[in-house]
Amino acid sequence: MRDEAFYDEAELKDGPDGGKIAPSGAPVTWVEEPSYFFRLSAYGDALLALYESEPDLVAPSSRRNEIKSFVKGGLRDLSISRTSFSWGVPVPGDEKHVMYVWLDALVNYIAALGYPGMGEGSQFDRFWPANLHLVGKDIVRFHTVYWPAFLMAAGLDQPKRVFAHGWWTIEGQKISKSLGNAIAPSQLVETYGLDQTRYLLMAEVPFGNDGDFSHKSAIRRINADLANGIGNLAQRTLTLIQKNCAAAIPEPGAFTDQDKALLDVAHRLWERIESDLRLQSFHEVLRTIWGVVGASDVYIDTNAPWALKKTDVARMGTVLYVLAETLRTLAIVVQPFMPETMSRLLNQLAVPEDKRNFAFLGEEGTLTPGTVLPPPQGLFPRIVEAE
RNA sequence: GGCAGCGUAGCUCAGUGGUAGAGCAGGGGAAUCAUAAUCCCUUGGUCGGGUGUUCAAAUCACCCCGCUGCUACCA
Repeated sequence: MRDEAFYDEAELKDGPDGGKIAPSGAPVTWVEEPSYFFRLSAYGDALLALYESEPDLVAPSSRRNEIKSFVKGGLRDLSISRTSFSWGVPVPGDEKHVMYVWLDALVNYIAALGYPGMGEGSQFDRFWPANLHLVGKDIVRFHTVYWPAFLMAAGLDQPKRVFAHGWWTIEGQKISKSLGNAIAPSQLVETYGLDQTRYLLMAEVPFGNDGDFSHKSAIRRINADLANGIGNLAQRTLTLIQKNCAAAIPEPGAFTDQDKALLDVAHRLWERIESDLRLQSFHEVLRTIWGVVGASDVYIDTNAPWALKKTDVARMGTVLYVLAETLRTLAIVVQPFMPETMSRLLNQLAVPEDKRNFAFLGEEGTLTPGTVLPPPQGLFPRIVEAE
């Protein structure tokens, strides 16, 4: 029993010695045992109706299509208990059986919350239904067919959303034992840094698709987006403040239209990323945020505060204030993606710990002129490789 | 085999009827506050191939080529 799996007779092929061979190539054994079944076959129509009424339940939509066609093809009842081993949760009233395969596993989502002993104010009350099950694409069926059917049978609410993420390839190749090309996450963290790795995984691919991780594109993104992008923007802004504003947030004068335009985009970032965030379109969220980084670079260049320090110190202060305030919103909004580095950036902007959540993204959390800032420190080192 | 989807600039992709787009890479210029980072301009595509519908197609229909996913009891 090499595979520890059930195979349908139709899947089997004839082996050389007259026996049967599983798709994996392993010889199979015929095992017979009594088992309780879940009447999955009775839930096909109800499931299809659920997918219709909750179009966002199964995501990405390519997975929803697959699941729908799977269900349309007809469902078979599901064996949910075993008698051939004893580890596991005994079936109430028939202790020879233990619950096995997916029923026991999926029920953990609610058993962990105290189900069925839930009452007023219980964990179950508080956390179920789940807002999101984030699962690998290989087990999406169990979470979008079996699990909803189980919940229907128990008369419980459905989760709000089940999102199936994809796989990574490395340098264009599948990750496999035989190729020996697996990379431990800790190795990536060591090579690129923790937040850099987080960013790469979120930005490199439309979330839900498979993605390819390559050293070349990792360096390209880290240098272009992080070191040259938000890192450099922060460094040049904070250094200018440090040297020319007595290391304190400058007092802004009247805002020009250009000032207002940038501040407005920054203060309203939330509106523009909220729906993508809720749909797990993380790469889109980052793209939108990085649009503001780009706009800030254009702003600092056209206003050239380094030139203003000789001609109009007050105006220089306003420009640097606008930039610092934009950086503040960028840091807050990027926190979920790169918490450690953004925390450092917020420290450098002297933003109080209790004013770093999304509620302070808008004008409510605006920087206070006169606040003294610590000396700036680089956020993302540029990666330079020897040829 | 069946069902679904994809194939657009060197690379990654956006664009679903109305004169081909973004980021990165490449080329030229500007600036010099900043991690030699930044800004501006720019080269580059018969939108997989073919036929058709339409005043008009990357965008719709059909065919072909190539690629991918799903096709049940492994958490």
